Amino acid sequence: MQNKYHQTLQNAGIRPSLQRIAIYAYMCEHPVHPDVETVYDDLYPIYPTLSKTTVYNTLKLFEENKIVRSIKIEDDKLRFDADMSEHVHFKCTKCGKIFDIPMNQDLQGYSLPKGFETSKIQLNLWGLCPDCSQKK
Amino acid sequence: MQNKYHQTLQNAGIRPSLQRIAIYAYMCEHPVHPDVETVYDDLYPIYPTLSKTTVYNTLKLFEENKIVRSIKIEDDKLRFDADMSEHVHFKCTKCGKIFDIPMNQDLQGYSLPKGFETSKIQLNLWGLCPDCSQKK
DNA sequence: TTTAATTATTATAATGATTACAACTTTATA
DNA sequence: TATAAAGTTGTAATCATTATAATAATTAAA
Repeated sequence: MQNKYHQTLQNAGIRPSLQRIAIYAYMCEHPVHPDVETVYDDLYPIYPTLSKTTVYNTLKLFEENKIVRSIKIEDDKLRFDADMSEHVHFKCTKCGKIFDIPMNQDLQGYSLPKGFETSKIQLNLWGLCPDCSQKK
Repeated sequence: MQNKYHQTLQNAGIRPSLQRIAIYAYMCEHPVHPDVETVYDDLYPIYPTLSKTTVYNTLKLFEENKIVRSIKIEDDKLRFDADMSEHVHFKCTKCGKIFDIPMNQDLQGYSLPKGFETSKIQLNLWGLCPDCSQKK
């Protein structure tokens, strides 16, 4: 039996190479919105021929095929998230971590002036996460 | 009488140099969220000694003193906005322009899991502006 | 008002994330 | 197997932004 990551790639129409499976598995098993460098640094010891370009290419391919999304919060680095469910991102201003927050409000209904047609909405939140707000 | 831009700078605790007044006036008279390069290119013919570093420094200073805000929508360049009223930004995916949309929903009330404390909220919208959706 | 100190401006160089490119390797197809 | 297509890799290029250091202008002190 092929593993489930392999399967997800095939279902998305992505040929499941060794590197692609490794990167997708990593994303699923590290749901902390890693950036390219983190993915590369963590996988490089296991796959010593891996190149950073491949990580860039692969994550972009995943995004195009909608099995990961990219997150760019202001001047932060580009990060990636394999959780495709509807949620918003909360960035802790103290520890820098990004948290997934369930979407509990109908933002689609955000009313716009006449003539505007919305196709994408992004809500970003900043503040203190539970850990950091305790230590305050 | 000193002009109103001069006055705004002084009220914000910013020493109103020639360059600072020119840049702040430009921002107020061009409410189209220009980036650093645009500000520089437009002012350079009038102030031939102006440097791009000054534009960067000055806009950062303005932001620190809360008379302009910066806008960074994903991988777009850093842009600036002298309109400090509460509003969200709509980026047209066709023409690239950024529009101000009044804030008509209580996003502050966006309910978070226990322990999170929000200090900043940013809602970005993408889609077609009235002009571009007509021409579709 | 001169002199010294502070602040502002400027040009150039450095940084760093991302992309472009071209060579090489692997996989699929004829 | 031979040939084509797709994937991977390392290096170089790009480009917005920041850092640095020198110069200029302004303010404060003597």
